Amino acid sequence: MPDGYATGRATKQSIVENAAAAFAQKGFYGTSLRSIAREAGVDHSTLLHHFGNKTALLLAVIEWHDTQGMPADLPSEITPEYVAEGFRRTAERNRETPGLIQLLTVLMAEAGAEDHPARATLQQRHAMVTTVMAWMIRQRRAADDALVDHLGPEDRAAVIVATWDGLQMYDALHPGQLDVPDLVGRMLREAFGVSEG
Amino acid sequence: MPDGYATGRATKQSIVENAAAAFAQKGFYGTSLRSIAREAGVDHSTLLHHFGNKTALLLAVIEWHDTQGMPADLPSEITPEYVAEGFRRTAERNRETPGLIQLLTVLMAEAGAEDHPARATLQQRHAMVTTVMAWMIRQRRAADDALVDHLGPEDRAAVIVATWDGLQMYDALHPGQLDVPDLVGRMLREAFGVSEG
DNA sequence: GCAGATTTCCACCACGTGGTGGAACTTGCT
DNA sequence: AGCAAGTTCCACCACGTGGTGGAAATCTGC
Repeated sequence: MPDGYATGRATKQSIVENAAAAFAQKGFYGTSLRSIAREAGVDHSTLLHHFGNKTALLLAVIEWHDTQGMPADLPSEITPEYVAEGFRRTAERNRETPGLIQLLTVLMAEAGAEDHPARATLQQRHAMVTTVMAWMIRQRRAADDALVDHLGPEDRAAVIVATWDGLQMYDALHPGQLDVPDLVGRMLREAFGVSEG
Repeated sequence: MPDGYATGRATKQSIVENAAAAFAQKGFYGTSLRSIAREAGVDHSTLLHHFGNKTALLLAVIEWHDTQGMPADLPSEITPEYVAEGFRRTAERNRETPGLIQLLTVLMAEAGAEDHPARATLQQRHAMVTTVMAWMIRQRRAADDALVDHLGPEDRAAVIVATWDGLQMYDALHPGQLDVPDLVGRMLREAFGVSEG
C-alpha cells in the first residue's frame, strides 16, 4: 500500500479524476484549483494539501491517465502482435472516454509552448511511443524486404503518431464524422503488417 | 477604408498581433486581456473599447490569421495546380511563423470542448479545407481510374487534414526533429497527383 | 481653427486566483 | 483508551480577472 490513510487516498483519486475532466475542458491555464475542488466536493486547500501546487496536480493527472487501462501482467516476451493489440485497445478505450483524449490533446497543444509545465513529460511520452512504433516498423521491413517506403522508420513512426493525435483532435471538433478507431487500425495494420482488427 | 481613424486602426492591428502570440502561448482561457494590452503598449480598457469583449478579440485574431498570406488576386479559373500551390505556400509560411501554428493548434484543441467560443468558427474553417481537398481527390481519381483507395474522398481528405494538424503539433513538441513542409508536400502530392514540390 | 467623432487612459467594481497557517477532526495502530 | 500521523476546512493574503463609466486628449474633415 502507498502512503497515507485510505480516506486520503480516495480523496486524492477523486481530485485527480475531476482535474482530468476540467483540464480537458479548459486546459491547464484555464482551470482553477477551486473549480476542481468544488467538483470533487472538497475545499481547495485540501487539494493543495495533497498535491502541493497546481503543476504537481497536472503531472499526477497525466501519470494517472497513462496507467489507466494498463494490463496488470506483462507477457514474458514482447512481440509485435502484443504491442499492436495494446495500441488497438488504446484506440478502443479512447472512443469510450472522450474526456481523456480531449485532456491529452489540449495539453499536448499547450505544451508546444516552451515553458509549459507538462512539456518534458509529454515529450517523453511521445518519444516512447514513437520509439516502439519505429521498432515495429523495422521488424516488419526486415521480415519483408519487398516493402518500400521513402521514409525512414523513425519518420514514419512520427507521422503515424501525428496522424493518430490529429485524428483525435479532428474527431473532437467534428464528433461522429469519422470512425477514428477504424482509421487508426487500418493505418497501424498497414505499417506493421499485423493481421486482424 | 474601413471605419475609424488611422490611429485606431493601427492600435487595433497591434492588439490583434499581440493577442495572437499570447493565445498561442497560453491558450484562450489562460491569456488575460491585460497582458495582451501591456504587450501592445496600451491600457486594457482601450483593448475593450476596440473589441468589446474577450471572445470578439479571439474571433478577430482568427480572422486576421486566415487573411494572412492570402493572394490579392484570385485566378479566373480554379485548378488543382493552383490549389496545391496554395497549400504548399501555406506549409512554407507555417514554418516561418511558428507562433501562428501554435495559435491554431491550441485553439483547435481547446475547441474540442463544446462551449469554446471559437468552436463554430474553427469547425467551418476545417470543413472548408476538407471540402476543397475532397474535391481535388475526386478530380484525381476521375482522371486516373487505376487508383485504388479503400477510403472515400471525404474520409481521405479528413485524414490528410488531421495528419497535417498532427504534424504541426508534433513539431511544436519536438522542434527540428521533422521536416514538416516536406512531409506535408509528399502527402499532398501523393493524394492529388500534382507534380513538382 | 473649429466641431464632432474617435481614441485613450484612469479609477473603480465584484469576483476569482494560487497559495499559506492554523485549528479541529479523523484514522490507524498499539 | 491513548496518541501520533494524517486529513479537512476556515480565514486570510496579495494579486489578477473581465468589464464599466467618464473625463481628457487626439484625430479628421470642413
